[in-house]
Amino acid sequence: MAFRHPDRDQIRIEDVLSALGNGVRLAVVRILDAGGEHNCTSVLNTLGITAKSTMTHHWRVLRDSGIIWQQPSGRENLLVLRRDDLDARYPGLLDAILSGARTDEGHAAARPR
Amino acid sequence: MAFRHPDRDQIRIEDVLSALGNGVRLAVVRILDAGGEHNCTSVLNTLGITAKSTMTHHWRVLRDSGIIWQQPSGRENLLVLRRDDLDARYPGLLDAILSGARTDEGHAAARPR
DNA sequence: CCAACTGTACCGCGATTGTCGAACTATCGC
DNA sequence: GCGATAGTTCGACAATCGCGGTACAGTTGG
Repeated sequence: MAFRHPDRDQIRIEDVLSALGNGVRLAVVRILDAGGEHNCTSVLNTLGITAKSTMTHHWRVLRDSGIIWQQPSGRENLLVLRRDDLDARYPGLLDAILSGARTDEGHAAARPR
Repeated sequence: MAFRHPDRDQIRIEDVLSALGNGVRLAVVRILDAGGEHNCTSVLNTLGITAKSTMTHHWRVLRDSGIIWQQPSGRENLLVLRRDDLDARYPGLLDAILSGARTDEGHAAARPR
């Protein structure tokens, strides 16, 4: 299949922010950041049930905005966080977001929205 | 009028990111960060022409996500970046985003999208 | 080869978003 | 009070989003 990924210098912060301004995608990034090998279904399972076609949509958004690599390998797609590219282009951004997500989880988890 | 602003600990990073995942709102934050007193029309003028009702929408998004204070003062609304609250809750986030926006502006301005 | 498995493509749906114009409210200066 | 000014509210609109279902394509193990 071979997906189109933006080069490092084609990444735009606006796209990154709007991609991560979504709970599901932010959760995906947190999972990928935690390390380990991941394919689509493994993330999908960690998140609880979500339709595969829905996740395909989220993969595309994350991929197009330059946040993840998605590499076909056999019948799976390996998912990798583009931490080096993001850190190089936007130093401190990813760490701030990830630790921010942890902050929210900590003391603002249960609110009526 | 008196607008409803979220408390510092009610701010959610997901809202902040999706609020700033928009060029107009990101530009607004950059303007506010540059310092000085701002009301709605002054920002609107700096941005070039945009309908006032459109900006009212953006003010609400920025306000609801906890990024700005909007304080009625006479017949104007003073706009202030909530830098202290954002820095307290998400250390480094705002700086990373602002300098990231500067990065994008620098060497990725002209691309077909 | 064939069945199971991994994931995408495509279509449709309701909800949200970004934009604007028009009408309205509130305040200021005279 | 009157006109100008600042900004909101409301309604409309096209575009996009998030989600799921169904169908399809490539890979693997027996």
